[in-house]
Amino acid sequence: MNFRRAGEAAFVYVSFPNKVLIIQFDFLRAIRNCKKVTEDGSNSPLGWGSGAMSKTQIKNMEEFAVVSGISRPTLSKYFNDPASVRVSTRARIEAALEQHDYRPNIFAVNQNRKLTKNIGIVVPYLADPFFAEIARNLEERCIQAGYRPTLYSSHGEQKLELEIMDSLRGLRPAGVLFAPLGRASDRSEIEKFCKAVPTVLFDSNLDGIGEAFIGSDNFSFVSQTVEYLTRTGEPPSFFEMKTPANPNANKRRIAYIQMMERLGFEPNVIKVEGQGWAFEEIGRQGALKLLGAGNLPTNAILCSNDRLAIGLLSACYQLGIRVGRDKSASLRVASNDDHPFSRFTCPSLTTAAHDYENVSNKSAETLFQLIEGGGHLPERTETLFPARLVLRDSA
Amino acid sequence: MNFRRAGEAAFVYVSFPNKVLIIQFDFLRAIRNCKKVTEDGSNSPLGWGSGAMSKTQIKNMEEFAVVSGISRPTLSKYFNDPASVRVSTRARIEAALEQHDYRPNIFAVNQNRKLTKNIGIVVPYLADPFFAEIARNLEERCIQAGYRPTLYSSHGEQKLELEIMDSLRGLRPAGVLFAPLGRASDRSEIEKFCKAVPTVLFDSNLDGIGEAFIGSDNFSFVSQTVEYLTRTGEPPSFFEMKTPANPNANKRRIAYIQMMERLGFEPNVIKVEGQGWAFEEIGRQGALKLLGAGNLPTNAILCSNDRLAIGLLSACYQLGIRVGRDKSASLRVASNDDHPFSRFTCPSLTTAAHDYENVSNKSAETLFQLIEGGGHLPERTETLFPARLVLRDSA
DNA sequence: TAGAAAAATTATCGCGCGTAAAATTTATAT
DNA sequence: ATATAAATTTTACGCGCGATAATTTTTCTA
Repeated sequence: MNFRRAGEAAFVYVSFPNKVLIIQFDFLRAIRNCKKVTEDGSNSPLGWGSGAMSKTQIKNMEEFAVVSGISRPTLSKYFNDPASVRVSTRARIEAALEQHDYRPNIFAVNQNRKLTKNIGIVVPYLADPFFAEIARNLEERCIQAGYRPTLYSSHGEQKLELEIMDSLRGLRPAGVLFAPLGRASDRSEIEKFCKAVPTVLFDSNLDGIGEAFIGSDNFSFVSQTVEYLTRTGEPPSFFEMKTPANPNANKRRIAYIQMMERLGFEPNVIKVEGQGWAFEEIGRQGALKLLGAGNLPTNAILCSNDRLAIGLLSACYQLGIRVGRDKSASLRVASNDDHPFSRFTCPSLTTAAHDYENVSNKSAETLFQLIEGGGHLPERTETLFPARLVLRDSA
Repeated sequence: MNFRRAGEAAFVYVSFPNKVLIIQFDFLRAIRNCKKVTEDGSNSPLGWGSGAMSKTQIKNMEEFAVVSGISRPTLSKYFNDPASVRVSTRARIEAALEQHDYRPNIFAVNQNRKLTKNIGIVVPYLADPFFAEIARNLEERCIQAGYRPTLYSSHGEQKLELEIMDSLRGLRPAGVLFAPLGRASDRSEIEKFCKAVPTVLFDSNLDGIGEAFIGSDNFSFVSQTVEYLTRTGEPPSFFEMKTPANPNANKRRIAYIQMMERLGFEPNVIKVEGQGWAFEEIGRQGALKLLGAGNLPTNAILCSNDRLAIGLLSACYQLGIRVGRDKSASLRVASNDDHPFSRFTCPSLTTAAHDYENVSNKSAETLFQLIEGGGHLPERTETLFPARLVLRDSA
């Protein structure tokens, strides 16, 4: 057998005795050409899985009305809101449901209801575990509250964000939880969207757009990290992207400058090149350039966000710059977000943690109020949750 | 102003002069109690955004038939398949569409069509950027092919995986791209599901279930990493979870043992404790225990997957164990997957890369064939793509 | 220009459920 | 027991579109 280094093309390989698979690998036509060997395809003819032990499969509410002995309009009321029918009839319905496992056709329901139970959840970049975690939290809340959430990611692209809004209109959602891209967003289109669909913005604010905003208090993040760094050592420089994707970055820079001045230090903002959402790589390249030159104005760096810090720490390691708070280290690094991976960086990252839990809970709760209020809140509110400083080894 | 260390509770904070937000922070009742100050809520009365410059908003296909001068059945055909009508009428329809921006009601369409254009994409753990990337790739393919993908994450929980299948049945999807949890999956329930809904499994195989499987060739991964490590230094130990979440892990262990024996070395499998999907933490704790004791049988470790390796590298750093291939290092670490973060570990991680692109492309293409074939393929195929060795600094 | 084939039109039904109004039953209070 | 309110049932219609059959129109071929 022949093993080759990465980058080379052809690769032939034979697998285990039982289930043999031969793959002829050709980067150019890999899909069309890959040969396959099959198993015995024992697939029974199509047929929807039988649910409970019902003899005859119920097709619609009419039939279920017959077998349950409840009229269809009452059943309709029940499925709309189980508490809206008398407890005795509710019991009868639920008893019948255990026998026949009927479920209303979601398409027919959505077509006819004035308001669906759909909720759209839109995040700017799902490959960022931070958003994946928030999204999961929001999903769970929505389901618990009896809604049907659908998850969308803009993946850093305006075009996708627009498509998502387009697709969302068609779903006539009861409400939308929307974390915009930020700088890359088409502001006026989002404004239009928010006027048509009850929307709560989160994570990244667009002034005046949407019925409410829930996010983190960027000043709280930066003030804590700056205060900590200055109190325990030299005041930090601020490390960020030249053209940040997110408005939070601007608020963090402003907060940094404000805090430094308040504490009587000279602010020093380091801006690195780079576009898009590959923050780690941008942070890494920027840091290599910066630290490779060797002229660092301070021995402490505060990164605008953890993903930049992850890249920066990677660069430090590569350059042999020891990071941490012990004497052997020449640089301290702190950051903001408490990214899921920040505890596994080398060294582990001191950072200001988002209050994930409260941001998502409050976002969901606000949306529910909005929906119950008929699509409008008495006033547009902005709710910011403060950060929690997490001390680890990097500073 | 008073700054406090992490963990303490109360935190009062006042923000910028213009948009003042006061947040009284109380971990126990944070949500209910947080006070808010509002902006001028200038929200125009509800109304769906006007699309193109149409005078009257078209409500349904009937009305669009009138304004476009095309009969409704023809329009129906067009929206079902634009190529199914004469080019001249197609032009007329599309001209009218630019004037009136009508779009068929998706619920009515789905209710009446025998087959919807819905596609479900199910991944086991979306907070893993690996799956987020694959999911994005699959989404894009589906959209390009004219389908409507919906993304679901089981988040490592069987209960959620079951709920997703339940919810998916109701959507009557044309097909489903399904990456099961693996060990935690309810095998028989997935089997039932796959008999009712045309499904292509990917990433994690369940023998005989689904119409096809597309994944990576685990033997190819491990054989390359083992071969590389042995050729350039000492043969590696194999580092994995005692009870892996995923069947791929078992195949990798078997491949490791097989390769070692083939090369004439004694296999050495290190199994660390831990349940669930927090692989990094499990890897870290396991490595701290293992390396803290100091009795490492080899100076090379091959991790079952990158997320374990990320935890292991973090432990090495903490313990002051230098990892890499230069002389100053005492340990070499390699792994499998090419996780998006593996290039930012310290040191950067040598790993066998998934062929993301081909796995997702082939998965999507197989599903489309399956759908066009009426829900069944002539035979159940398993397609595995080999890995590509990525040499970085850790080994 | 005739004839056949293709496409579009008209007309009508069905999908599964929401919803409204009127008639009937049931629960609660006097 | 009786009056009253509340819940339920009956009846009927509407939602927006897919699908079909029968007819008419258009287009293609010779």
